[in-house]
Amino acid sequence: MVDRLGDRAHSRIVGAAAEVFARRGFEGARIDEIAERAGVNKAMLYYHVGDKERLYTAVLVESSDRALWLLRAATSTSGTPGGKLQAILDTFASFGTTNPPFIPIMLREVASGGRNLPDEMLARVGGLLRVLADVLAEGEVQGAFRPTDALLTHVSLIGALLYVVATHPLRQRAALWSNVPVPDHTPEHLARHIGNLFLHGIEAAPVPAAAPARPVSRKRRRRSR
Amino acid sequence: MVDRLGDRAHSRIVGAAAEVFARRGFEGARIDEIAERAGVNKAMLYYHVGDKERLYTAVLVESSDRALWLLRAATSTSGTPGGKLQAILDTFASFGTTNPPFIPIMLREVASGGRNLPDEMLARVGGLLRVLADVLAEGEVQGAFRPTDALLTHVSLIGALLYVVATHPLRQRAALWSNVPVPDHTPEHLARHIGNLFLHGIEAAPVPAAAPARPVSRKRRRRSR
DNA sequence: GTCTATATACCGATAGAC
DNA sequence: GTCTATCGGTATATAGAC
Repeated sequence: MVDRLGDRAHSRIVGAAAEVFARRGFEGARIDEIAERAGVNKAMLYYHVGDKERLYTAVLVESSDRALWLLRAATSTSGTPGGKLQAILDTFASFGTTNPPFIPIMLREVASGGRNLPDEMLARVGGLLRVLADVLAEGEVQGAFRPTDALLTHVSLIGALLYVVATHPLRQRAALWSNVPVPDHTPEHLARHIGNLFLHGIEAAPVPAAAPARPVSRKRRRRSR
Repeated sequence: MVDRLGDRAHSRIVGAAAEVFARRGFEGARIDEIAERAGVNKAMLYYHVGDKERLYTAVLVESSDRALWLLRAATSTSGTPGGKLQAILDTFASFGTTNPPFIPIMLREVASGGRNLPDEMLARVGGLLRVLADVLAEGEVQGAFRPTDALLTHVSLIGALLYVVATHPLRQRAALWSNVPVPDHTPEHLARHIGNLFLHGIEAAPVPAAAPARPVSRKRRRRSR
């Protein structure tokens, strides 16, 4: 009972900390605000978790562990490489939307170059890298994917996804200044757009059989790389 | 002479501020550190630029104006839509590498949902959006690109690029924990990887003429959108 | 385990002499 | 335009009673 209450307080504190760290960043986050949101006294926060740095580490570890668990579950099922890749994107987009603090915290961490990333997190980052890297490697071996630099492709995918999900609020404000229409997409929609983009690219596909829709002299350029 | 000295001080202050804001974020940045890096007294910093918020706005405006100018120059040349798209990526990657503060600041801004984005910046964000949106639209009209949600494609591209460039230092640390080799890529290489990815996708191209390498029943799934 | 009160330090901003 | 000295506010962290 005592332990359970303590654990509950611990989770509430870490959860509240995630929200505040996400919105204000490490330096901008205020211990008082975190304590208030967690419904505990500031002294109790220090008693249960520790100082600001330990609190932040707890947030990072808790989030990445849950994300890693979900991603592994999403790719452990048998399926085509393309299906697994889409499953990763779906999982990531859904997780990022269901847990709003996750993506802002990751973006800030990347922005700082991961300079303050605790050693505790390095293995987890490596684990996240591996999940997608394995799918890409599997796809290459099976001939479903063409060979690419797996690390760069991985980072491009995740970057696109994080950015698309994170900029959802910003798009609405910014779109008012350009003449682009303002859509309101679900996480699944965003993940599918990116999956489609990365699987097939945006270049118009060569016309399948007959009946070309328009008489364009389709020039095939060779791409370096 | 006096004005020129004043302007030089102004530029030095804004430049120093960009570095510090990029590394520490708005809340983490210390006025004393900015002043010291700029080689001016703290009181002079306030005299020349203003308080922390004005200083931050000056950094945002200066960076985005330069980036916008370069991007417009890169796409104003006649060329294929694919070439223009690659030019945008090259320009962005090169600018982000040559001006290290730019990308971290953008990522932090996105992480905060652009909540504190001054009105002065909204038009510029819209301008940045337009540059790529126009290229995508042009490509669609010409039949070089298949139709996609231009806004989502734009954000995916920029997100991938920012992320790939920004994670360069982090990749080196994290790769030690996974078994992925640690590469050292130039900005042009990164931009080309992403351009290649977005134009063609990673799915293995259907074998051009005859001699199918394997008897795969290639199922064409319809994508929603 | 819980809470109040407070120590301690730091930071943004400015007053005011030159 | 330039600089020193300092104010006022605020944040992290803890001491100590219960």
